[in-house]
Amino acid sequence: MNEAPIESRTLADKVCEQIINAIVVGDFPPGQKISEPELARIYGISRGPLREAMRRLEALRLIERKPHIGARVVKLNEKELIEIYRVREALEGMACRMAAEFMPDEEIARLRSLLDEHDRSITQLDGQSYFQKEGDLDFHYRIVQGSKNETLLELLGSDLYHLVRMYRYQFSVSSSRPKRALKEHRQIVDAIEARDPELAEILMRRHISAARKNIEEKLNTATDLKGEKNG
Amino acid sequence: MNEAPIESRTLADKVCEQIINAIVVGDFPPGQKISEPELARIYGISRGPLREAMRRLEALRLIERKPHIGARVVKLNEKELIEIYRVREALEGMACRMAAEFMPDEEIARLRSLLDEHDRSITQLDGQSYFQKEGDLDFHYRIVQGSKNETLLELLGSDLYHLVRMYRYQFSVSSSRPKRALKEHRQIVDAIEARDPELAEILMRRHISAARKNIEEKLNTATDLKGEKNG
DNA sequence: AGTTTTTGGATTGTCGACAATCTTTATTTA
DNA sequence: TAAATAAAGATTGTCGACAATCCAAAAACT
Repeated sequence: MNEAPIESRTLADKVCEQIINAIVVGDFPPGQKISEPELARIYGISRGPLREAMRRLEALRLIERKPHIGARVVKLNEKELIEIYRVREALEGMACRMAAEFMPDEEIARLRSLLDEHDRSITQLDGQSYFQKEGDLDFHYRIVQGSKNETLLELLGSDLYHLVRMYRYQFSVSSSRPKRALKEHRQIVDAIEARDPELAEILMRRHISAARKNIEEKLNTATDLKGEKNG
Repeated sequence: MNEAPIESRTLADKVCEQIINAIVVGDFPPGQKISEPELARIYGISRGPLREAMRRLEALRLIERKPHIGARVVKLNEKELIEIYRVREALEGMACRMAAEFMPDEEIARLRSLLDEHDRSITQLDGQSYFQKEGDLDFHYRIVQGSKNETLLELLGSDLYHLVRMYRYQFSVSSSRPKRALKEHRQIVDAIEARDPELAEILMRRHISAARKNIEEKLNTATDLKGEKNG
């Protein structure tokens, strides 16, 4: 007979989770030095498990370590942000294609009702913030789940997920066109429901590509303004 | 004035590299238990750095750790092999598209001469083995480099690279049609040289997709045979 | 004064030991 | 004899301390 779920997570795992969130939401600002003794003291653990947690953070690309020098929270730059969008376009495009093949009908139905929720959120101004920050990720995550490709899920859902969240928080990357985005989301679900892999992939790639171009445009105008100030 | 390059790699890094190779070529067979004290003794280091190395191996998906139980070399299965091909199709397709945009002419020229080398290797029987195992990866790796997308390069070149190598060694995944593969490689370089991103991506995706289908076919006939034996 | 050298402090890398947990073997019991 | 229980052994997780390296401030020199 099974007991209550065993709390066998290790100290390093628990602390790692806490630090991830602290970094993503900006409690540890980008570029800040991560001092091992200090963090160990803060979280009330020894340096051993803390170092293991930091190795994991390094794998997630949330911190950068240099031997004998130390670790710093990654500095987000526009170049990498654009690069990540390219990766997402490729991977989520493939995920969407596979979701059109393998996602169970019932999951598709739940995905539809999620979009209805988003619809309601958008009409309310106070819900907008949540939608733009986390709700959108929900949608994308579910499609990756629907692909039934564990490797894809791990790459996008575990490795890149936190980095994407971090960029959203720090750069205030919001779709800036929630109604438009929602419409595109509905088209994507339509293609999945129609079991049209080709179309599903194209639509998802366009959706992400449009977001990337939108950001590139914003960044370019910002750079132009800065250039004019100096020139 | 700069001294000779500083050997500041940490013990964990060096040992990590050794273990990676040992796992990939099969010195530590899949499924084998990784004992911390034993490996520490083998490599002549303490458990501290070894554990850091293992964390890194875990991030590379070469070993699987369970709390309080231990680590094992990953067991390769056909399902994951197919999944990885899907991921490669998506990511390398995108990389190839971007290579057609951003790869410098001189790098393209070097890529061509690499293919000439491969041509010579194929005509000799003794060179065939190397080409199928590592030479093919060279080609794909250079294209990813040509994309000038650091994130793509890290995902494919650092994270997935060793896993792909491991599958090649253990499953003897060889293109089984080296001449055909070389022809496809040439077509891809042609598209890149012509600065045709659309075509470059399509060709690369087809190339990888064909390899995947080829493997799926082989696996299916193998499964059928096994099924007939039992049924 | 400005630049180089040196010295002190702090941080990271490494090690060995102890505690908590799991696995296996030995023992007991039905 | 087989199943359940208990004890022994081994392994992993955690901790504190020492050594090697790096960074910064103070001292010496031009």
